[in-house]
Amino acid sequence: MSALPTPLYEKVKHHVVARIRSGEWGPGARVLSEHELVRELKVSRMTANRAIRDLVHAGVLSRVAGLGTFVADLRAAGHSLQIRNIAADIRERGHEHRAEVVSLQRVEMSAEVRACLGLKVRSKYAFHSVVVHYENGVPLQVEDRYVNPEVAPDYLSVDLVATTAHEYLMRVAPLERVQHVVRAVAPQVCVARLLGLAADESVLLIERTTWSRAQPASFARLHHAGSRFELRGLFDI
Amino acid sequence: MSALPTPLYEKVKHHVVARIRSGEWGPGARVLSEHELVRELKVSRMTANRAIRDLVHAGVLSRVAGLGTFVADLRAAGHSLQIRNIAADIRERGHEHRAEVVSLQRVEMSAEVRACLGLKVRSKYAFHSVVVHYENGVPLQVEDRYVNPEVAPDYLSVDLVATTAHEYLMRVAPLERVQHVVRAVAPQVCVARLLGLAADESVLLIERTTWSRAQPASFARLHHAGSRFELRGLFDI
DNA sequence: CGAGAGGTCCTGTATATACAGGTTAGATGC
DNA sequence: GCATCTAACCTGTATATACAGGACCTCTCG
Repeated sequence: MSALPTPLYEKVKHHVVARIRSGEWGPGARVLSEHELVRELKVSRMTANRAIRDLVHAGVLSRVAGLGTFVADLRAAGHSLQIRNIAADIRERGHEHRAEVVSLQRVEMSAEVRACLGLKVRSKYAFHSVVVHYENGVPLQVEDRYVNPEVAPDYLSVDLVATTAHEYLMRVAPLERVQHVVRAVAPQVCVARLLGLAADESVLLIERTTWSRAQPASFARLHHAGSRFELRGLFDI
Repeated sequence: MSALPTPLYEKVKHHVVARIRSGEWGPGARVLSEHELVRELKVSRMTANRAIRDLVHAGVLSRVAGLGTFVADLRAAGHSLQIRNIAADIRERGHEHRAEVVSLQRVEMSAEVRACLGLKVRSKYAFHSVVVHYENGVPLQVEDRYVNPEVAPDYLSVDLVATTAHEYLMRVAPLERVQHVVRAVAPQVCVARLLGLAADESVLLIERTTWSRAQPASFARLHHAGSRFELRGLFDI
């Protein structure tokens, strides 16, 4: 006949989630087995399996083979935040994004840079760029980046105003792995000047390391004015 | 015969990911269709479908019905960080966790609190607690929390040293939704004192709002010493 | 009385099959 | 030449079926 507005497995998920939301099943409680869902909701076992597998992936349930399916202990589960591309973020807000290149050069590979970029990098030098990103003319991020020349040998000739460094690196080298560390720090003097920070303003620092072709590709320190930047995350069961 | 060490769909995923990692398929490139995977790897279409669906969920691929499957544009994709339970985190590091209750009382529902907790809350008062969490005796987090009395009427009698407020709330009210906002701020005077902050030290502030039974349950400001706390995230294709 | 065997229920995986509906390109008709 | 219709291919969903292996309970045998 006509198409179903929502898939069956979504209805199964909804049915299970509703009984968790109602408080009928608290954390650790055993929920219906696949066979019980099959009987109760008149669906095939594969459909029930997919619904439950989705909820396990979402962190709502947890399973033990041979034992059963249980409401996950959300106390222990982490809730995720998203770190996104700053240029895309700004444009999605309908604002103007502009980048200004402060510096782009070849530098000696110091011990500190080598430690950040990964000890496996053999090269004697690295590429270093400092770019300031503006939202409607207001500085929002100072991007201080070291790039492994083995991964991006042409980095010095990239127009970092037209393309963000991250976009360029993604294009020339397949991204395998990204690590982020987020901290609140007091601003360095040069960063405070570039961001136009008030006297006691804090900086949200994101350190991002990327890997490509089994070696470190780039290490970036992204400094954000504390009063103008935030990370958001929503977990909705 | 004997059990397969790794599931078939994992091998299919690996096969696709390997060709992306090698650079053969860059962002936006079209990857093999399910039928092509079926022919190439001699698996059933359902198995190929599951492998691809997993990779879509992981953000590696994206699909358009009727068109095909494509390598996701990781530039646009956000990479997630995890916000976890501080007490569990500390204990997992093998360190001692201790909590100290600074204040626990009923307060008037001010306009500001009502705005934070959600305008739908009808109650004329709210519960307010301030708890300091210590890792091996060093203050790590100041937890400043407002609780909706309709969700947790017994909050004033909870032993916040034995149980964290978040754990208690999860137990008495099924968690439906959690929102996080992360910012870097200059410390308030009282927070600086409780955390024992250095003069120019910054604070990583996590604001967490939780919902239960279709209404806001709790609003918490989690203040962390910038020099002692960080959020980490790893994205591994 | 205790240990081991077997049965039952559970999850996990894999397959063949089927139909609905989106997208595109090429064939067909005006 | 242009618009339209159709066939081919794609994803998305749903089902029935099958077997492997883990966990647990019970029954039986020594």
